[in-house]
Amino acid sequence: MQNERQSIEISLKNSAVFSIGEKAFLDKLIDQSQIHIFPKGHVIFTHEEQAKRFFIIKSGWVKLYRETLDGTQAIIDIINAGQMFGEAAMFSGGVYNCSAEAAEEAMLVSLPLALLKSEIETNGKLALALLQSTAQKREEQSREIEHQFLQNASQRIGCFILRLANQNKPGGIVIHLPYDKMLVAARLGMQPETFSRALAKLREETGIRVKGATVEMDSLEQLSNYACSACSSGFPCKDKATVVC
Amino acid sequence: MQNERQSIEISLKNSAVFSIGEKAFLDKLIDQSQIHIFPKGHVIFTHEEQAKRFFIIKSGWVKLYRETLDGTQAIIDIINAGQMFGEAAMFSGGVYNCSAEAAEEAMLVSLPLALLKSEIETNGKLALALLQSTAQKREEQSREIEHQFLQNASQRIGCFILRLANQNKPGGIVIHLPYDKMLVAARLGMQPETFSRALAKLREETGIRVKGATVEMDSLEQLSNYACSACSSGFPCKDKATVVC
DNA sequence: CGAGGGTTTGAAGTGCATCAAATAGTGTGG
DNA sequence: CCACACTATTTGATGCACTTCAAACCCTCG
Repeated sequence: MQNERQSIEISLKNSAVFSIGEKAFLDKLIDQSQIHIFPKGHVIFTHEEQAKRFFIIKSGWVKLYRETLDGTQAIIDIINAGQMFGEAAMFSGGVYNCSAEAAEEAMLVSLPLALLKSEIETNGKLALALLQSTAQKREEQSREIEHQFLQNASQRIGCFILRLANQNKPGGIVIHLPYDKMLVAARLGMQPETFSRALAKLREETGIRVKGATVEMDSLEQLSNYACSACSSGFPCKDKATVVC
Repeated sequence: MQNERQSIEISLKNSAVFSIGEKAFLDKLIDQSQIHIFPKGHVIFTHEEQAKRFFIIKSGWVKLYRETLDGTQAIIDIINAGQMFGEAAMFSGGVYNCSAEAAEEAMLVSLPLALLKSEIETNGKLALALLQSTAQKREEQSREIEHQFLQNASQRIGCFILRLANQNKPGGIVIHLPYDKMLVAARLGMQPETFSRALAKLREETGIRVKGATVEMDSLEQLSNYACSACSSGFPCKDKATVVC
């Protein structure tokens, strides 16, 4: 399957960690890779399950979460193309430390954890890339915490929409929410009811237009003025996120 | 100064990342190390400042924080002996990504960032140790977020005290808060007033005795029953924290 | 002793959660 | 193609935890 190999190679090149990989290394990865296609709702792995492989997303969205004692889900992250997950099992005794589920139909590439671990020890470039990507994830997580504290519900939604937007377009901007409003609400740490009300308030305050999963506005500025004023990193925080030292 | 070299070596061996280091490597580190003693309140470095060195704590407490636009501080972490900080500047364009201040008189060892970076590329063991330690920090951060959501103010204080306690002693237990109550409050994401009231409630509910910065109790159990019931990882969560995948 | 923080207590307000119910969408089988 | 079932979303009403503002108290250190 020459096509499949190429497609996997492209996926790896698109991911932060393997983009710097040399041809020989990538070939080795591809030999041991697998492609998976999961429908919406499919559970990819569960918390505490023995971990043999980690994943890179080709397309679609994946929800990372944990179940609390009373059965409710705590959303850890919702990630998409280019992102890697499950690799942290390497550092937690070989078991996954959260559950993963396809939030929308998802195409994934999986690789053996053992391969990654052995490569790190001998490949300094890879280790640095992995550290770099981990540092960045911590930046993002750190920003999330800050937002959780400093922004109210409406501002968090505004911030979320801003980060979905392609900042290059100057004129009217159209954004589609990538998944259920319920899931967005969970992602932002609020109840669906609060989300609904907060979105209505955001609409009033900033003049954005919401219809179903579609959000329209004339410029990002009206939104960033409202949402980013409470944030320590200013607009756009996507690029400026700070990390725990 | 043979004594000073030894003392630095001990500090490095006590830190998570360098504990596995070989003699030759440690010697190289020690040659380029410096010792600092900072009084309470001293600013060690500030956000966005050019970063040349990173630090390891020998003794005392260090507060990591960021300033928001309106001048209030967002506490990122408060760390003590054995912990490393400032090294993340390596991955954020060579500037520190938060400010650091001595929360109590602190003794620190500092090392050049460049040395760490160059070592990682050639020393696979070190890279793995660093990844491991980063993964663990993310675990802790992840737990903090969960606590923030699931526990109320009193439970968070209880959990904080539990983690200060040495679990080995069976009988009566005495704990000293390591720094200002105001700072503890900030650390736990609440106002000083809320902290005061929540601590009073905790006292009533669990029978712990608080006098100034001293906390006494007969057993940890009464506290863990109250504080850890809301937590997904049970007691003691210190060891069982889960990490973002 | 007295000034200045740290800490506690009181009173009122705010934002979000929760419970409840109505409404809008979406997909299914007849 | 429609009616039904089921879920997502919205809206209303109420409660609670924490915040905020204000003032008193208490340490401790010059």
